[in-house]
Amino acid sequence: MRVSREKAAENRRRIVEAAARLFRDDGFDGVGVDAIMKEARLTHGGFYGHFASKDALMAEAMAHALDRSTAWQERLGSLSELVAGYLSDRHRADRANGCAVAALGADVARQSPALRKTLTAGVRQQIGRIVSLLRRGTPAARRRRAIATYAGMVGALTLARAVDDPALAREILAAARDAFGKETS
Amino acid sequence: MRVSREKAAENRRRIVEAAARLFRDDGFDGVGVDAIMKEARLTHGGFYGHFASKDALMAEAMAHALDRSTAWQERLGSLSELVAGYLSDRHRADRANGCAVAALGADVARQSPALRKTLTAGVRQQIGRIVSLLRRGTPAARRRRAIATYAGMVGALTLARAVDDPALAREILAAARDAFGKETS
DNA sequence: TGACTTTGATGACGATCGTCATATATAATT
DNA sequence: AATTATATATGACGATCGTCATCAAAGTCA
Repeated sequence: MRVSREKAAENRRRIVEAAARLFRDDGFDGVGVDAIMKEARLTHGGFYGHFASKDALMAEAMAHALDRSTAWQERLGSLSELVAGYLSDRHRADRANGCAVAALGADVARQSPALRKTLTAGVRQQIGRIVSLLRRGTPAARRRRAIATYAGMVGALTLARAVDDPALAREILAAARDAFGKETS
Repeated sequence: MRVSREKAAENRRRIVEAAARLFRDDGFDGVGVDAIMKEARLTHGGFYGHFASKDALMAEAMAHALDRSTAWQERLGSLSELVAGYLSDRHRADRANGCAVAALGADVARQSPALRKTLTAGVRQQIGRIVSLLRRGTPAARRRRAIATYAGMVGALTLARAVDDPALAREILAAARDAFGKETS
């Protein structure tokens, strides 16, 4: 049955949000269209009225997740705050609502050009944000340092999530906070 | 038809090696049993004579890939050599034969306990190797620094592979080499 | 040599995948 | 109020997935 235009737009939004969460949790290949539609409280058939393909939804869900990350980042006023939040145990445990680059970065390399382009823009944005939080050094040196810091954050989160020993996970996060959370190193 | 014991053992080895390559290239969910068997020049039916399940092969292929990484690491005698090799453009482009943690780390978090245990051992090994290449500082400080260095390596490689701009990929690798390749920072 | 064992090939199974045609119900429009 | 437009539900399609039963071929061993 038909629903109102506003309701349809809200349904579409719910699909994107559900997909953004499920993709980060289970991977692009780990979740099907039917599971996404069920999470959005719809039936699977209506999907192709909103999106041309699963690929199209993947790109849109990635963009949505990156936007939320950007908004979260901009609420924090210092490098140490940013690093502490990113490398927190909370973020490690909540992959569904966390950084899409850490959750899906390795998979993105094998996805559509549109999706890779979206992620690239997100990476540039996050690097730029870290640059703006660094005060010491020449612009070139600050950019190099921002890139290394971002890489360390993504890698530490990935490692902490991958290992099966909680103590090692905590040690990884703590070591990375120590190394990347202060401007002087 | 039956083949000799040696030939059967070699076939099994070929399956593991093909799987290790294909899994790193296309992800655990991106390659099926039939594709692995075809890559090993066998038909798909014989698979379950060698392995109990695809999961079992995944764990064995991961262990194989990590062993090869360890062997590669141990040929290098300094931190700067290790970092330069890991963060080379060659390694970025050749995911099929490169670091399994960078290629599959994010996926491992959703796989079987056995696979996660295997990867955890590999992570410990690689951290230990980096510790042994650091000369400055107390043991605790060296370990913290080794963990941060390893996280930076994995993250930088993941980012460089994910972005669609070759210039940005090179910049990421160069910045990470600069930050993590020297013992003093 | 002959009996036994085991490897790999063939083919099929149930399940799940992405996708779409169709039907229906209701909002939007006249 | 009548008509049109469209969002969602139902159900099915071909393809592919992991898995396994079966069989033929050939190595192993008495």
